[in-house]
Amino acid sequence: MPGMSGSPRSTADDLVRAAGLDAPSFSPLYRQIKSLIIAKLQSGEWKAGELIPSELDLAKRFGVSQGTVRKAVDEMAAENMLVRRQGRGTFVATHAEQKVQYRFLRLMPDEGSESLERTLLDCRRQRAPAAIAKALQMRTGDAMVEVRRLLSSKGEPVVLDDIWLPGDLFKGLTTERLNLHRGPFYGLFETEFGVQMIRAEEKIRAVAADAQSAALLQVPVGAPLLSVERLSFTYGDKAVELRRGLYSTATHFYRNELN
Amino acid sequence: MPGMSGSPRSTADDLVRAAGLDAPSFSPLYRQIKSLIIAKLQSGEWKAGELIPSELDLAKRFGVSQGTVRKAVDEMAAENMLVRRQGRGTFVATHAEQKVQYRFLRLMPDEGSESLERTLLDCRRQRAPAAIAKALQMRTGDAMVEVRRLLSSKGEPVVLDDIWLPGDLFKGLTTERLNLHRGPFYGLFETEFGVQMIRAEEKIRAVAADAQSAALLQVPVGAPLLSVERLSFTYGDKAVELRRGLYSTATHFYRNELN
DNA sequence: AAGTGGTCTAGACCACTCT
DNA sequence: GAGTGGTCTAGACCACTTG
Repeated sequence: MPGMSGSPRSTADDLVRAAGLDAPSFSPLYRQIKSLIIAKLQSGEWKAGELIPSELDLAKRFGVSQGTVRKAVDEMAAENMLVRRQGRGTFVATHAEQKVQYRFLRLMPDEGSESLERTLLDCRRQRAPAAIAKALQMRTGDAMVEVRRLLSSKGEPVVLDDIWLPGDLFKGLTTERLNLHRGPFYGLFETEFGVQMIRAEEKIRAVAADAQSAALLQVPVGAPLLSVERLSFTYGDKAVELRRGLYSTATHFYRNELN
Repeated sequence: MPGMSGSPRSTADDLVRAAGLDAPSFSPLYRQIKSLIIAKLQSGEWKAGELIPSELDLAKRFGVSQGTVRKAVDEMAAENMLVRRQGRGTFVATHAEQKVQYRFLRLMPDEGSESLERTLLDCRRQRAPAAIAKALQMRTGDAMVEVRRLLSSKGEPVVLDDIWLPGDLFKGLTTERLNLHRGPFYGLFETEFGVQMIRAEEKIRAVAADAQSAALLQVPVGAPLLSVERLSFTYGDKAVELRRGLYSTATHFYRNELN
């Protein structure tokens, strides 16, 4: 169908409509394909860590050329939603089996590399106060899970995290289940609850340690700490986690790259 | 030359060699084209803010297809080195005439938008101490320019910056020249000294305000401040600026996006 | 109307991985 | 060897900007 610009586009439009998506119909074909792929991820048809169909296969399914699929996948790979591996195929990104664990943690040790030990301090179900409900796009008083944990490097506590999750998405989340699990929470969220964290926004401030935080992080009361407030999103820009980390930056720093 | 994969590649290789670059010869053609474009930027042949030749023009010059030039330009646009404008052309990115001023400053006000006022506190030429020389890839004792300045929002001081620059690159930099200039320093560095900041790395910590910083930022001594150490690079990964900012985060926060 | 970047296609060959 | 993503080409048309 070379030169017939109308035909393949309407085919994809039909697919978009069939999927019940309200993607803007004026968007280029490759973005519509991208939306279709995201829909597959969102529905759980292609799960975290799994191999998705080849570009040629996808092109046939969607009735477009390989180049168009390629451009859609390119964008998603650039956003870390997919991972391409030459000769093997394209995989759904995951926090679980990843080389670099803690994909969203930008804290680096001043010297050497490290492995972090996790200590679970608390896990309870609550009713969401207004501030947290608002951030998580839910109503005040809705069910919510609250987790508190510590990360330590070589026995020294470095990060104190308070984590808030929507109760409906994380129904069976208990202290035992968290303790059984190895590795980052985000891996557990994927495999046990089907919740993929794909993007986050952080607000960073310098704060003084209060009595409780100081005790847990083993620093003097009033010591300067990095406060990192993170709001994480799944597919469709749905907020699914609010996290407030207090980082002790005596032996570590928060690394960022600008361009 | 369709199908003759050897021929166009060797053409570009010749161009790379002719330009005296040691780009790895195994790299794909579009990366070699990218290197050639970067060489044009580095040499000052195409200056910040200027229009570069069209894709078709570049393709003819380099003896490759438009698609290959496109892929090179795509990468550079993704890295904010070039800016594409449909119907107009491709421009060299600039810190000077940009909508979003302070491209590298991630500090946001809690409420509303803002315009920052600049106050120059100091500008002097020094010999570089070991720590700064090392970061800027120069020798201890080499000529260095040191600048201190304050950024304020609605009269309230928010950022205290100490800036260190290699003396040889910034020969005529004086207090008067800095005071004459409107807008971010990076704009001045481009237009007056031909130094383009294209990338930076930041190390962020929480620190306690010392007496001098506290006075300048109008906070109590010991108040927690965000310490942002930024190392900026030009073309060829050459470090050309070290900056240490102290951010008061009572009414502002450092914003970051993760994916 | 002419020129630019943006999208889409089709087909070729290369580089890599696995069986 | 078969299958995958990666590169490169060539040509068409679209969307946007400017003279």
